[in-house]
Amino acid sequence: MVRWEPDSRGRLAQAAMELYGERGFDQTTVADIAQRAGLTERTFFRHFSDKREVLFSGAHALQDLLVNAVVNAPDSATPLEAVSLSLEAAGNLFNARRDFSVQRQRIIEGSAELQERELIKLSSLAAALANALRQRGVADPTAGLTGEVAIALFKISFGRWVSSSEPSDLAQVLRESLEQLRVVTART
Amino acid sequence: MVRWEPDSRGRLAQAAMELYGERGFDQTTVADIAQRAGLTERTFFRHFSDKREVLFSGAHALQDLLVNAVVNAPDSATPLEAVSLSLEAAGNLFNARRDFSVQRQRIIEGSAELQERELIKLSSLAAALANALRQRGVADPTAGLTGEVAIALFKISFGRWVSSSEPSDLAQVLRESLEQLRVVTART
DNA sequence: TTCTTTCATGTCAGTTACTGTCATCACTAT
DNA sequence: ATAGTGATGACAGTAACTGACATGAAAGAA
Repeated sequence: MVRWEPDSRGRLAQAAMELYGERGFDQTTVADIAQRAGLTERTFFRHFSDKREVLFSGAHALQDLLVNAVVNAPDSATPLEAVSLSLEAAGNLFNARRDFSVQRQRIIEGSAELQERELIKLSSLAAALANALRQRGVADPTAGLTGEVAIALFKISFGRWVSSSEPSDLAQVLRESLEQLRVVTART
Repeated sequence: MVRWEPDSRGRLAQAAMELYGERGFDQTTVADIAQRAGLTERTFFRHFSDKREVLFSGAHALQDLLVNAVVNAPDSATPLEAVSLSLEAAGNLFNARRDFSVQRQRIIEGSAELQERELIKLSSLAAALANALRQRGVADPTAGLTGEVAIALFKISFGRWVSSSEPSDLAQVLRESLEQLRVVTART
């Protein structure tokens, strides 16, 4: 006789996503989530450091992907090219989960708290990208600046990709944004 | 006979800054702040929407300054030039309060919660800059992208300015960062 | 003056996100 | 068998907020 149903974490994550989608993040209590998952509040906090983290547990994998792509970019790539290639690689990952991404973004847009968490995760990605560039021998301030610019590109592109009515290719949107950036920064 | 000492809000803000500086943001309770200011917790929340907001109440003025500078930039300025001029104007304001800025930044760096709030304020600034550019007739996605890039420039420059040992001119650091950005994005 | 209204603050009870601590008991290794 | 191990429950506690109502000096109206 099993003492507990399996995959507590997964059940909590699913219950949370459902409730955030149904009534919004702010109108959902951790007690609600735990109850729907058939667990207690305390157990929720054993699996997720806080109520928001449910939506961001994938960030670590994304960071690894981005960092690896930068480190492994061809030696001939400039810093900006390296991070762009990295973002495009991540883009393909998002393409495969567009519906989930759209739903997740809808939830985040409905809560300032969640937006804050999203921004600090992106900021952490910028720092990780800058570090990866330094591993490639890129000096500061170029490394830091390129990391920030990469995240700016990602934010703009992701926003356009998520809100576009026709399903598009995130990698393609990223390339277009990079082109736009080059136009914007070109000397007159 | 006066019923209350004057300037409750100012006393709360000062008590909060002192305590955040002395023991850190996380180790300070709102009850502590209220007590040092000779008021109650409830009154703190009447003046500041939350414990973090004490450090960010100046953001509104900064936004107005930036937006006005963009709107009033010469017609001949490109979008990036317009936001750069705007940032430099803000830079002069920070130059006059360098000690305060350094102290404030030290406090923010000690707390993830405060970093989150800082990032959402910067994100709001990016959106406001983008809107100001649209008022100048700049179309999307250029407006949005330029707003994000401006904030990226500001973050990098501000970080360098705050951590530099010799007092420097933030506007000058901003110009150097812009030059770096142009190098980074130049076609090879 | 006297009466009334305003308004900043106090008081207090309540909700909710989190944390620390200890108990439980199926499962696992010895 | 016996002794852990580890995931979960139970429960008390802290602290950030919020809503509702009370208070009384100050400002204005009568």
